[in-house]
Amino acid sequence: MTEKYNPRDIETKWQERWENDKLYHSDVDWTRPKHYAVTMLPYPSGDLHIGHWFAMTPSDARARWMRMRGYNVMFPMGFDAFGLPAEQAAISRGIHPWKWTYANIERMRIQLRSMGAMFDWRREMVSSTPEYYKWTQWFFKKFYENGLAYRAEALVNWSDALQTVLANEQVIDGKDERLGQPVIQKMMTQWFFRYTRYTEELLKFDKIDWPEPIKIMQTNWIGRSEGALVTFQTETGDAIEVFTTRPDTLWGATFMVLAPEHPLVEKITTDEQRNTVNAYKAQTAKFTEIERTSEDREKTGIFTGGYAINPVNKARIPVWIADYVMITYGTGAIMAVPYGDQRDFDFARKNHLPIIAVVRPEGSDETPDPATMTEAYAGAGMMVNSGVINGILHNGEKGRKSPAISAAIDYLEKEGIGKEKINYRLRDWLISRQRYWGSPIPMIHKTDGTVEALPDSELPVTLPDDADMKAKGNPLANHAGFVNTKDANGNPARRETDTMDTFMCSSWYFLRYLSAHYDSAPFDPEEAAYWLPIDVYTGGAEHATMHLLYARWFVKALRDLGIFDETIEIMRDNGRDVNGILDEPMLLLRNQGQVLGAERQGDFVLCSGNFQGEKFFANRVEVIEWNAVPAGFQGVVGEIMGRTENILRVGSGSTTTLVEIQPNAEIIIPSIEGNGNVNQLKHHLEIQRMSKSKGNVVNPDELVNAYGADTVRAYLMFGFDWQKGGPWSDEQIIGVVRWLNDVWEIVNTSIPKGNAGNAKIERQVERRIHQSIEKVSNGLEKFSFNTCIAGLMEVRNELKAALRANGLSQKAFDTAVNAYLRLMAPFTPHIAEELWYRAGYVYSIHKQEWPVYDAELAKEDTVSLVIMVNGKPRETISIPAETTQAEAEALALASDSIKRALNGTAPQRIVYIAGKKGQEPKVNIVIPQA
RNA sequence: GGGGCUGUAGCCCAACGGCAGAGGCAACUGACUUAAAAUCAGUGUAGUGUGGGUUCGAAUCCCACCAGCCCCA
Repeated sequence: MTEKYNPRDIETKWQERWENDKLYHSDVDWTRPKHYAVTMLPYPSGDLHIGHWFAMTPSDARARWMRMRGYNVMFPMGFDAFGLPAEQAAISRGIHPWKWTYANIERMRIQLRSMGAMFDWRREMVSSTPEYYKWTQWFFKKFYENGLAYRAEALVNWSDALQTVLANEQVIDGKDERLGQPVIQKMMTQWFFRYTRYTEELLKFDKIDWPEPIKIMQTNWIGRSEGALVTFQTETGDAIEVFTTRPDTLWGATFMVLAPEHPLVEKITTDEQRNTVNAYKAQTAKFTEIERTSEDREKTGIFTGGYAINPVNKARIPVWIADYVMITYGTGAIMAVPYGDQRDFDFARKNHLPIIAVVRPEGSDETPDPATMTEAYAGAGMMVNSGVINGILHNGEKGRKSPAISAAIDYLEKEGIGKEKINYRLRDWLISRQRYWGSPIPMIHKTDGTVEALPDSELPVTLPDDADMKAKGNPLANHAGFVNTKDANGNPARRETDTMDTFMCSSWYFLRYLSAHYDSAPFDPEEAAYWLPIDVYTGGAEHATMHLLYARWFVKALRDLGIFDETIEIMRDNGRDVNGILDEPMLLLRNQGQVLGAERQGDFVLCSGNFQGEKFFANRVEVIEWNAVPAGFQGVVGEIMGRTENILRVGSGSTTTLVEIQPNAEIIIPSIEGNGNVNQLKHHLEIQRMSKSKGNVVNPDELVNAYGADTVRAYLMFGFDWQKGGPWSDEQIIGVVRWLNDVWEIVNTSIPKGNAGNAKIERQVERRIHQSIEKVSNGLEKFSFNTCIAGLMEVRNELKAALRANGLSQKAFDTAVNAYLRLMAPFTPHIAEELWYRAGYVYSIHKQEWPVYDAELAKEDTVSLVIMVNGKPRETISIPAETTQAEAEALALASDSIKRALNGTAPQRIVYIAGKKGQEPKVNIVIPQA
């Protein structure tokens, strides 16, 4: 009897051995092909989440597989360590962000090691260390020096009470989350990156293999639209530029709308309207952009009293302001064509503004009457009431593809009142954050109002560790020692107190992995030349339009600033094809889904007590079975839907009652002896994202303690579709436990001496091994980890059956085990190593080659032929694997079911479907349908 | 509000446009057991969210709707 499989005995042992042997150190080696695999780095929130395991361990399995296939694989790990939670911890618990963050990192490093992943820890980077953010600042400077970083005004969430700018997630219902005081929208000067310089290139995806949805989301996010920029003159003599995708409808523009923040509002507003306009502006500041642009909301607006001239027909049109027009989008002004745009239509109807029909719908000889129409007409048709473009067709296409739009653009350009323009929804990247825990921006403000970049020798600008985190406003701005400095000429100057958006840090971390402690440049070009670009990047799809777009922008900017020049030179020297090689940071991207919190029913309770108003005060709460309500019970009965301290929300049918549990109440929970405690009552959990506040977080450490890392790894890969995710449940984990126990037993089996084996069984095992080599390889290739594990379980079933039948010779057994352990190694690295060692093979299994698939050995001897009539299966017959198409068709026609179906007539058509990969051949006989 | 994804057996999930089933959980039957658990050997029960369309053939492709999830603003 061999000892039982006990993961605790082997996992730490091998993890230490691998680390001591530097097994996963990856170094530049131009004689071998490289593979740079990166999985999105975690934020050090305190504890590793089951979601991290779900994201990282399959990525690790794939990296290990590439390694076994002969690639020199680098798979690093680091921490995205700046950000808001650290600052919140500082404020609420008085811990310095630095301390909080590094303590969390320490803990997470240990937890990450328990995964048994092949991380090369020498390459670890932490974005909040001066060693790292020195280079974040250096990049900022490069961008600034090359016109990619600039200052401009932007709308921000401003809290007067806190004297600070807030992130969207810190604003709840228009109030700040700390004090609950009002937050307003305010224009402030902020730092931007010129994201828009690369819009056209960012729309091209031909060099990368990324999921289609991500490409679609990025394309929509960039929001390219073709149209024209048209200049209107106001009666005060100012020009207002508007962008429109429908310049053909310009003759139907009957009013203009400016964003309330538009600089011209002040000037064109007449004295009579000034008070209402100012009141409206103040009101607008209370709403966020979401609220302002929501289509459900009633469109409000105010007439400024001013007028502009429609440049195409010289009509005098009123100028309004309305909050649905955003200053940050386009030019902050629109021409309103109520005939063709629903929003403008609603607005015109409400405010009794004129509507002019400009398109006669396609296929109709009548033009709708603006007086009676009930909704805007945005479709195709012939232009009417439109001066020079009358009679030209708008075919419903966009931009120049529509003859009417094209003619309108030509006219505008000829008359000098407008020009063709491509507009993007994408705005420049606002990187300023008025917060402490981020990388400082290496700029100073001189007394003359200009700004100046610090010399490289003064980088990094470090965060002072004695800033007052609890005071109002930005802790850096309040810190005199930080703020007061000298400019290059020795004159007093003020240091920039904005810090950078953390997306800035995560836009280049994969470059820092190349040489995490290199101190003469952000990365070592020798390393970069070998490893770049990233071959496989894995992470959550929620980063589709932010991180993934920023990272692409970043690399393009670096390329054009010449930062990769030396790298590319070294690449060329080593024979790499450098054409466009660093146009994109990640060649292949795959997204995992999310593991959501499990659904759970709440306890069903009987509450005794009495009502005081709407609320029930309970002096006794008993947890019972759902159907065990005593007859005639007086009180509140139902499922606990939620709980806050001692107040329960008890649901029954569609009604919910608030039940406050009295301090001395009797709480009876059958599974717990004696008087229970409020905290022991379980409330209902929905399937939703895991979070500490919802109480549905699954702790991977507990699972590892209970089952071992290999089991947790394999279960996460097996129990879910990796690219989909799903609600957490550990019901199936027992299946993985049984699998690994079985493998342990199988490999430790001793074959009786001189056992001759059974040729048929041995052949079947060999066939199954080869089929699974293909299945597992394909699964890994396609990130379909669940089918890999399923394939490995199939082999387990085959091996068990073979051993039970005593059908394997020592040689056949050894061959099978040898290949099987190698197939398991990427998924369950510890048990594979242990069993490899016990089977007497040379250390380490992780240095072995991936088994080679042999199609001949995987082939079945006989296959079944499916005979169908009109696509419906009728009969299955067994045929030799080599049967040809003609033979198969003849066999089908000769079969009873076909003879019966044809009943002497000739088939209309015969469709032969060859037996592809694991499938049987089929013959479909098409007969005329009755 | 905009965008994206997913609906297959009681459950988790498979299925290049080709017999709806690979794997697992649960369930059931049998063996072992005084009994149960564990273990072992067996057993497949849905026609693919709904309604149309394309096709010799649709879970798969197209359209509409319903439900759920995620992201952004």
